[in-house]
Amino acid sequence: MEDQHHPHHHFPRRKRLERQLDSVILHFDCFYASVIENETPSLKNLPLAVQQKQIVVTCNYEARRRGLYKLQLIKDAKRICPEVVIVLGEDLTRFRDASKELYAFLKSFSWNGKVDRLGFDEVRFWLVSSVFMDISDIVDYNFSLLNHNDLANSFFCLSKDDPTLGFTFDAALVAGGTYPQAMNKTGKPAICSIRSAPSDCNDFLLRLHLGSHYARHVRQLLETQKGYTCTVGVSTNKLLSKLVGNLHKPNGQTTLLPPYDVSDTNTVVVDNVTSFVDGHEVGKIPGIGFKLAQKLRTHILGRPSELDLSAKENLVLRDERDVLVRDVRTFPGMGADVLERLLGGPGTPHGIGTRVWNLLNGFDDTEVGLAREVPKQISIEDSYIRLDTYDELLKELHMLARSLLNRMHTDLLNDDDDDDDDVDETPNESVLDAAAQDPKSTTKKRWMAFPKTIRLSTRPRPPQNPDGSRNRSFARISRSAAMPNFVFSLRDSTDSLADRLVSETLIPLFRRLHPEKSGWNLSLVNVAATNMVDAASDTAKGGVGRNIAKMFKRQDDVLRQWRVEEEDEIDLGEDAVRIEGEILRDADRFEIPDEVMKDVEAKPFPLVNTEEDVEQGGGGGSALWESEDEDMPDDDTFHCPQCGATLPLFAIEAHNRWHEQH
DNA sequence: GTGCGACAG
DNA sequence: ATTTCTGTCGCAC
Repeated sequence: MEDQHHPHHHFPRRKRLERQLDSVILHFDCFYASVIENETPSLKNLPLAVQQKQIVVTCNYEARRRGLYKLQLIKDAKRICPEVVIVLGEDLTRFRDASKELYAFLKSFSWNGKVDRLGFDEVRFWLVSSVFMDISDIVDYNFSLLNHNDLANSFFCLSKDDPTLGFTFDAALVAGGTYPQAMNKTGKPAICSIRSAPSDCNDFLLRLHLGSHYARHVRQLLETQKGYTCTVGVSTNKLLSKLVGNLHKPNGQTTLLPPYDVSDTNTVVVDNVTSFVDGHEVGKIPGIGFKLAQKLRTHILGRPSELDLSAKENLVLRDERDVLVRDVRTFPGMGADVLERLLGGPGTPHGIGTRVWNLLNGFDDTEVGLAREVPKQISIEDSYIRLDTYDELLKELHMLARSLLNRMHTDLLNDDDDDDDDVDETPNESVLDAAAQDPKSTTKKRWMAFPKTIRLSTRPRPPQNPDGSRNRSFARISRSAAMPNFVFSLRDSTDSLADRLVSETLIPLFRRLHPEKSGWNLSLVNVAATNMVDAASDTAKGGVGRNIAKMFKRQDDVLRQWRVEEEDEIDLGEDAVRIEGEILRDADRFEIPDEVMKDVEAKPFPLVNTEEDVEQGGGGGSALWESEDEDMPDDDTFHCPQCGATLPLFAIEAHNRWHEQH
């Protein structure tokens, strides 16, 4: 939620905090236990737990009813509920797919495109997808259509172009639940009537009503068309809509009712935003994580909270009362400055005091829809009880490399409809297996961004203590290198690319990380693609000129590297082969001078292995451990930002001409 | 640019 | 008695 920096930060200096009431924000929570239930409807009413490693990462409501919970050990879960259905959730691709589908679906209900997954990532806190939608424009438009004399017979218009598209509703009523909960005589939650609200809130309240009806409409379609149930919060900013949505779940929605501001009315001592946020434990506020909450609790209690001292069982927690937002907010002297001193410091983001103070007061000016289209980094990791043999390591690195490549494909490749371009394109030339995904369209995949760096991180198992007990350290160590260009190839199979990545890049990195040939024992391995560089953004139409400029700049860079290496006479032989390997693969696509083609050889596939390498221990056996240069020289090839092709330097001009002609 | 830690979910 | 898999940012060098 915090990760968006918006360029326009010219908020007029407000006298005091003043609520911004002109937006209507929806927050959708979709529970992925329902993804599995969708796939296998027979599971619907059974207790269902998703397992990762030794723990339950999430479970459905039936399982919760029987006492299962998140982060519970599988062993305990089975003891408490022997009939629980366990689903392996190590492979997140199904959930990512579902998340993407959900996101696309919700986006189709937005007019302004302000739809936002929490952060960039689709899957946030374990198999729950969280999406914000700013529907201020839709609400504004429909507000202007209201007949204030006959709210009960309103029509919600779903399209500015087609006034017949929409649904009828009662604008005097809110759809779904509310905070505070309205009660009728029977004691059951009742529908809140606008006529009972303070009159000066009417317009604002009406807009929230509109938002709630739109939310209900979208939820209904999501369920009937996609089969997902979700929970929705309706309010004026991300913080509030996310928090308030929690009040009716699963499969419900909640609207945070006015007054949002005490100045709205003289009859109310505290506004609903304040009373609502006040009741939350500090750590429950999105944006206040474990560490911040810990510092806040310590400050308020005057001692470390026992909640924070190693969660050492409920006995200790007996008398411990939660520290609520109210406790912090009303603490003597509390304010942004005090918080800045308390929470700030080396290594913490600037302005944290103000941000937290705002959150405590229900303010959140982060906007919806400014999420990046591509992540800054993609990483894959796995943890291990024990990973200390070279064999296993190779296997794991290969798995991680394959996953990383797959993620790069799903997250960094654009589907690009090329119906006006490439008229004489042969089907074969189309890259990747676009056909497998969408056989009908001539869809081409194109890289939206290129990670320039690859990083390998490990978490060595904490050193076995002399005194016998375990030491808790989760420190990671890492090394990085240039991302080899071949990973962007869209023709080679992921498996062979992964092989190459492991042997040519990851193993050398690992060697830098753990120079000892044995003796290491890892509890975690992570492979990351970082240092993301956007491909030219507007290649679709008329962006070619700019791209050519970029390409020449890049060509210059690469040529300079080349020259340096040439002068230094660094082991050119092998690289020359690699370059020619690329030439060979690209020769069928681009015109390449015959004199260059004539002495092309296939690149020998790098051999990776083996047990001997590790077990020979002493001075010398492993070829892998003996290579001279630490850094893998970058492939001296060029990848075209327009089509993703990898091609040799000298082919750039011809390639540009090719693009100009097509 | 590299490596690490803090932090959030 | 936990530690699961990401992603972002800022600091020191």
